[in-house]
Amino acid sequence: MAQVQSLERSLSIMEYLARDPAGASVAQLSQEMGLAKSTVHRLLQTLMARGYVQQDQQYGHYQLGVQCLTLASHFLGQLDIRNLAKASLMQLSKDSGEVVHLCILDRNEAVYIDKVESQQTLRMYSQVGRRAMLHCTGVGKALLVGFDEQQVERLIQEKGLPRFTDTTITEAKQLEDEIKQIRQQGYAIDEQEHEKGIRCIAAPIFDYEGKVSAAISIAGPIERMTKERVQKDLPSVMLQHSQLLSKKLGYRGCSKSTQMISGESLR
Amino acid sequence: MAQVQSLERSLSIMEYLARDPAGASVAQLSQEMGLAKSTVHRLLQTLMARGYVQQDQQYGHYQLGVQCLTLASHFLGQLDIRNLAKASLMQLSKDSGEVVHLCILDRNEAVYIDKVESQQTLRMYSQVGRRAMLHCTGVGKALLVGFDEQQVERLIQEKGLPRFTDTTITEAKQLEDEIKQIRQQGYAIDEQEHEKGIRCIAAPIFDYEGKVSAAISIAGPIERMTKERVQKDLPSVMLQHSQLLSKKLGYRGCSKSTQMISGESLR
DNA sequence: AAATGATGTTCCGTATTATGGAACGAAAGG
DNA sequence: CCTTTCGTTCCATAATACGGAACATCATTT
Repeated sequence: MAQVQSLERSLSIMEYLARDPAGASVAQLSQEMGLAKSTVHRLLQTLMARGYVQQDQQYGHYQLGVQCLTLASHFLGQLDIRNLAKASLMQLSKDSGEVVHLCILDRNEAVYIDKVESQQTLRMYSQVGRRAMLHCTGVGKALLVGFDEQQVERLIQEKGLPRFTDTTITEAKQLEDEIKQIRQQGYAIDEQEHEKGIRCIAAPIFDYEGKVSAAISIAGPIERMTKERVQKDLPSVMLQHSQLLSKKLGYRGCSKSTQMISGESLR
Repeated sequence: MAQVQSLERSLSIMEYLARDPAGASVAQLSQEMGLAKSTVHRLLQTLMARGYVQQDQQYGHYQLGVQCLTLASHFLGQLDIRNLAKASLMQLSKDSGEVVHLCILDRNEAVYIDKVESQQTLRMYSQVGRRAMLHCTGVGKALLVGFDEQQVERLIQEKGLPRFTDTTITEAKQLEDEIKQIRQQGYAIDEQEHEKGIRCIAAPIFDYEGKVSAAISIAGPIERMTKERVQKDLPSVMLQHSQLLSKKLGYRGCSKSTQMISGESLR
């Protein structure tokens, strides 16, 4: 419960700078956060001395610095799941020709921690480090497999179920049912629920405790990702890899909150 | 000059955690940094409450958290050069079939800020956010084009010229000459100078002020990246893209510290 | 099973350290 | 040229971060 004020303020400053790509001025920050200019200035100086913040060369605005990236790179390096999954991601990308993503759960959001680009020129916009809501994305729904009813309820309370397209799930009941189905079949389909024109198939990965530790997905434009393909063709390869990865994490089958499906193990 | 102690300490903690992928304990941190356990604990609590640090679920070790990645993602988003260069990177990757990188300079090191993977199975290990030394890498030497003699001298004093392979440049004079040549021809070749078996070609990108603002490279195993190919075939495409990007940044030709070469502009 | 040691966590009095106001300089805008 | 806004520096104040000690938790040893 004990918190360090100056550190909290510094983090808030960085998060504020993250919001605005153009950066912010001392005055703007001090106003926005209700702090004295001198306080903001001092914190910025310290952050800048270490490279976590830098000053725009033309306008003098303060913005995030390179050290943020360095930390993130080490964070990614320490994620075992990322190394484990790399080969599968490459394989899936090669087989499907579409973008493949790896996500983990953080604070009721999906966070992209790896991706393999499609070779096609028409591509989805995405980026490692980006966050997405759970109810409207393939990876999100796959991650929801690990939630019990209470957790889903809390999620809805906290974030709501905002509509993005006409197929977005916006009812609690609907989401509950969807999760049950995904749990049964082992994969999730995002039917243009977040972005019109993008269809996606995703699957959860379980760890040795039976907890959902990540999710993988294949996504692409509906012209190539046809209903046919997503429902008939892709589920098997998707399950192949999600089960392989779960196995690598020590997953041995059922667990309290999860029933796994048929699917023989592979090679 | 005025620095905030608690913030500095917090950053040091995070940097220490970055060093060890397994994370660290309170005791270890407090010993290593000469702080009271309670102090370290308090800082960690604050960092953890915000998601910049997390506790290993099995062993309780503290390690970097997801928020680091989120910040980095925003940092990358604010880099204009990255968006500008994306198309060129894709094109270069497609044409060459090898890994393509985009780097910027930070504190006398090259920092990878983007890459496009090769489709070949045999691939170099690299990662966005990673750092590399300047004297022994293609991108590094390309970035050095923007250094004057004093800066090179300071670089050598600060970092030295450590040898990685038998072709690594380890003499100041040799480096100076190399830089001059690169400046003339507009591109740099890394002849297995950092990693045995990897050959690479790189080129600097200039901004509207004539300053070097980034570097791009194509790298791959010597079996595919033959001397022939790197010296005859790739320079032209490399220059094409580096000049295009420089143009996009408002570069209009020569400037005090730089002589540009022939090369007509393109479409 | 009891004891030892090492670690993580909480509490609290102290004074170090972060704070914000004011004053100064510099730059921008009218 | 004057006015305003912003960035930076200085300083007295007290709020806040600090570290020691006590407590809790766990693992290992005897």
